[in-house]
Amino acid sequence: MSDTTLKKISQVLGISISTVSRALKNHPDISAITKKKVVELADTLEYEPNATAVNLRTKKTKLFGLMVPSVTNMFYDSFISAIEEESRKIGYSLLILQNNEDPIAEADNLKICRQNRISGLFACYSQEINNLHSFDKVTAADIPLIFFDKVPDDIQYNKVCLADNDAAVLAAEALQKKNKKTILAIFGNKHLSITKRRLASFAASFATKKTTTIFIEHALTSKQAEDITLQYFQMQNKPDAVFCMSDEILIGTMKSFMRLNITTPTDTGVIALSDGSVPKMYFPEISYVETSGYSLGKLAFERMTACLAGKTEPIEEFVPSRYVEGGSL
Amino acid sequence: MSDTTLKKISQVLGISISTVSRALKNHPDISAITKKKVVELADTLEYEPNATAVNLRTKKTKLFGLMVPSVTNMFYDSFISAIEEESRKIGYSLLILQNNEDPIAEADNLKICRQNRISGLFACYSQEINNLHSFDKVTAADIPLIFFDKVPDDIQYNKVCLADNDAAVLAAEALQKKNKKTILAIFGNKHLSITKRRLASFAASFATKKTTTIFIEHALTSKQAEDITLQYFQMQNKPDAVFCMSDEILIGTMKSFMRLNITTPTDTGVIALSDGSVPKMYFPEISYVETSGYSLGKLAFERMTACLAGKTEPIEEFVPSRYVEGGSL
DNA sequence: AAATTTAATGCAAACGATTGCGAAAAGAAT
DNA sequence: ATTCTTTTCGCAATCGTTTGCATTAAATTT
Repeated sequence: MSDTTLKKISQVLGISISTVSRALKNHPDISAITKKKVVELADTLEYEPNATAVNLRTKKTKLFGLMVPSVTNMFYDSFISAIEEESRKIGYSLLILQNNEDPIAEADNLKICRQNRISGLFACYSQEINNLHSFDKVTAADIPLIFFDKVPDDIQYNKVCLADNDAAVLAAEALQKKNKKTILAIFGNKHLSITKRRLASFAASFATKKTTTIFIEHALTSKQAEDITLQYFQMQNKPDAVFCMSDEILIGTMKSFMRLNITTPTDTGVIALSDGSVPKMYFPEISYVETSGYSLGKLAFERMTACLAGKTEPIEEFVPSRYVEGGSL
Repeated sequence: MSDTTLKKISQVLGISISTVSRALKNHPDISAITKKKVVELADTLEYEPNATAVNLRTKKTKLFGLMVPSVTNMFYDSFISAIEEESRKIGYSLLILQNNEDPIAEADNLKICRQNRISGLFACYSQEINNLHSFDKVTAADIPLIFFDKVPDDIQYNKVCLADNDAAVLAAEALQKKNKKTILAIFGNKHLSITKRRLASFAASFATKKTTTIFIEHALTSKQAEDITLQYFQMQNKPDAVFCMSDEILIGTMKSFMRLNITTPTDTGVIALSDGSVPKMYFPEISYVETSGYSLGKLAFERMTACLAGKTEPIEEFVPSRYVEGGSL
């Protein structure tokens, strides 16, 4: 039974609760023989400290909150996976919350976080939601907050992001190196800052290249990307390369290629921004600029431990990008 | 600040803690005017009940544990998503744990669950790990335990699974209806009971069909499935259909098809067991028998609430399968 | 042997909420 | 006016730990 308490052990042994407590944490005040007796009894009684009691007494928990728009997303999954791994290493657990971009769900989730007195929070910020006030309540309670991936503009927050600018530039350079002249570039929701950054850098890279034609499009879903691709490749003047800002978009584009029986890189080139799992599903594998959720998770966690250690001035950090050559360009 | 406590409110108002407590939960003993005063002050002071204190006092938590091999898996993701949704509806939160099929990590995770006094646990069982003793400690602590997807054989546990037998049969029937004669059937790890069930049912469906040739293969990874497919489709006598037991296998098979420039359904047919997201990535979309992690999550949650309500005799339940027609067969 | 140090343990007050029970005040019934 | 209800509230114990401080016993010093 897990209803063994310090009290029960102390009663059986005829000693005080405090002695039992100290014996179990190997306090120098306690004699070796007492320790031995206590540890042994605790063992046979399968004693397990009551975390809620410990938390109450110590006023801290070994719990991190982690809020994402949705867990059914490969990028966030790998992020979660990284955080989970690291958390367990230092004896922390993870409270996972998803908000589905819903302001009410988000507020609820943050309330849960505060009520559970989590020791730190990793969160994605949706500009659509835009109620930083709930987040401020969290920080007001001295709970370290790390925004990741989608982050607010304010400098008062800790932020870890992908190096979106670099990533877009790397992709643009790869396209230029292959001498692509007519490029269909499909981006995501144009209202997201992540899209803006990627788009701006991408476009800037081609600013001096007057001979290149770039068609900028936006797709909110995989299906939309599919339709856009379909449309462009049914025209006379087909693009000789497609840039896909995300896995979702890549999936749509590739679906249209299969429909039109277009093969890469012979018929046209493709390059994507991705964490890599989707590009590897195709043959030839898609060339991509890595935007690794896993790396981002590791970085976010580093930042969290720094905060826990007292280094609390908010900073913004980036995960570097790298170009991974597939065979699609 | 979230350091507002009942005590602080009681002091400001000059009333007792218990009155404040009761006022906030609308206890009939408390007068309307007192309630109003308390609620208002609690509001301006942004009072939020300390969950750890409540948990300690009430000896229960609003916390479910959820352990999976890995969160970077589309099937488990949708399962998690379903559980998260339902949990939040009833005010519960989710402790997410992954064990990476590692016995030590699993034991650690279960210890965390017990120490945190979770109110219920959803877990996947890995036969490779096979230490039900840790799980028994959980149930011994009166924590409802629901195994899902991969479940132990013992009847003493609550289990929710996919109707693997039905699913395999549905797939077999679809293949027969299309009059396929030479079928490559790729299954997963042959030591898993889930594989055994699917394989047995699939094979049994063809027992009477003497004119059909079935090649049974096993692949542990996407890459292996890719190689197997490659091998079979470079032979003289190519299969006229491929059955893929999982998304992973389907991905490998499709990659080989792209390499060999094989199109479905013209060159060969494909059918898979999947939750649907991967099949929809291809054109034409792959026909599949649905094994929905989301539905499984909903079912598991139903079972959990039943347990919480006292219906604790362990039972085994199944999520029905259905055939989703794509264009690949 | 007396005084002092050291080692080993216990007391009791927290942490913040919940709740059974008793008490005071107010109202109703006799 | 007295008794009996009813309303409204407070006391105090409790959940299981942690921890500063006191206490006792044992060991050491003078």
